[in-house]
Amino acid sequence: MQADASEQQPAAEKATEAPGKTLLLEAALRLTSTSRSLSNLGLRELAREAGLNPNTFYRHFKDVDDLGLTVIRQISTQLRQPLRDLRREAAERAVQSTQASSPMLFGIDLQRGRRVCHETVQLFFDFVAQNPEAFIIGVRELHGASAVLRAALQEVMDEFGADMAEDIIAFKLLPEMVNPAVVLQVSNLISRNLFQLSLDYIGQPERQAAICALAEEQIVMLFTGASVLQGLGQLKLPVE
Amino acid sequence: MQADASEQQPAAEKATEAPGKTLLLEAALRLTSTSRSLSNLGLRELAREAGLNPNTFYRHFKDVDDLGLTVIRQISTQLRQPLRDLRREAAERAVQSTQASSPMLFGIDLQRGRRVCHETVQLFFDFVAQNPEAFIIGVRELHGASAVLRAALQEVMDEFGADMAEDIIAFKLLPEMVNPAVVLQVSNLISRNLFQLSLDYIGQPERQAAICALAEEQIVMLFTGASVLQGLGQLKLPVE
DNA sequence: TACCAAGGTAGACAAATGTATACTCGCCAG
DNA sequence: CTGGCGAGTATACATTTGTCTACCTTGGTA
Repeated sequence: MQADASEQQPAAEKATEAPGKTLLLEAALRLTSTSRSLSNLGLRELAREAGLNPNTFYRHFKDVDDLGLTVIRQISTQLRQPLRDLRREAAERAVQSTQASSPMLFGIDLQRGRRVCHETVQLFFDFVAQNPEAFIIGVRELHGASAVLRAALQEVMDEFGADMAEDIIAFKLLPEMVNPAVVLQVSNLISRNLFQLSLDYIGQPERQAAICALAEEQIVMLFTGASVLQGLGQLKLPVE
Repeated sequence: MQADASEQQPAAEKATEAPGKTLLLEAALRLTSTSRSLSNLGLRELAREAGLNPNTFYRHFKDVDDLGLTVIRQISTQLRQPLRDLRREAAERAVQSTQASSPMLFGIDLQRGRRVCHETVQLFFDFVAQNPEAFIIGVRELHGASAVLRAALQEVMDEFGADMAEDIIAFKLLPEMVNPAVVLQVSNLISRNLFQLSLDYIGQPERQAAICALAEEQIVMLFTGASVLQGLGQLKLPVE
């Protein structure tokens, strides 16, 4: 319960992890993103892929679920902050190139919205292409067979959605009259959807441009719909 | 290659299936919707659950993937037509109770749209509650580890989306100026999303009302967004 | 009647899996 | 120098899995 500094590395990357542990985690990424699903990786298969003795697994993990949770945590930290940064970058880039006059519609600036959206989606999918395994595992395990992993990933997804909602409000991408709860709802929907699309993006390289465009259109539609309905007082708040 | 009437039952329900085959398929539904995922069901585990000898499996299926495909086909026919019927019913019910004046907005009749949407969503989730396993398996395997099953389910989902688009056009739920391709795109998004929500609906009985409301709002938002943008000539067509 | 194929069972086998106990090696503290 | 500890290995064993071959039962048909 005391210091325990060697075990509980405070916020380091993972440089000083045992090599075996890292190897196992990497092996899990490799296997899961191709053939198997995290939920039912054999621990022997895992060790084989990592080039280690089966028992080494026990030195670092209790279960296969334990390893699964570790992978998910790793993915979460691997994606969360970068995604935020990327959104910031997109917003700034888009704002920077904003011309003078832009027609307003129900309090939403369509030109600017579209630009931000375009930039964000672009950066998002670039990021997907750089971390394919993370997204594959994320989506797969989100609906997978293991209840534990599902719950964990659900939480992660909620965080992503909340981040996005926060940014939307901060960058005033939706008219201020739109209720925060509605923003959150829209954000959740969009982020769920983007994750799904990311799998298509990875799996169908020939359609990447189309997928980007699709994502953009869907987001713009949602934003527009939310703004218009809110403007008309036609939006029911999500009931608790 | 000839008649072969006993094997290739033309369009019968499945009454004259070998009892063992039916038992195995049912067992697969039971196991998959709780613990396991279709992709990696053990064939012995399967037989055990069905109360049969392991070898009986081979009488009816070649692989586990083979069984998986059969399950998916079964699910598809189990859901597709009922879902269409349900949509027709909802549309008629809603149209029937339409009052005289309803304010139009960009060519969309908000009141009526909302009513149809409400009815449809209601019926949809009732249907989900009656066939939980089918939806669980559908969503799970759609992103699962087996490429074959994934592809098969993707196809099924596309069919659902296309059905929905067709109905939307037939019932004039979106203004006629909205491009069919856009309708299809919106339909796909909605049906994907409804399937995801169905899992929440099954898994969180205490939030069922909230989930219904959420689905409704999202659909209305999308419809509104699509109509408005199309009305403004701001919709880019999905590139091929 | 005899036959035969479909559906189901029994028993056996090699291979793979999860797990337990016991061994080795390098490192740092005392 | 030595003792302990973290990390990795070796070996072993009961269980479980996929699959093979052979047998039994039933209903229809020649």
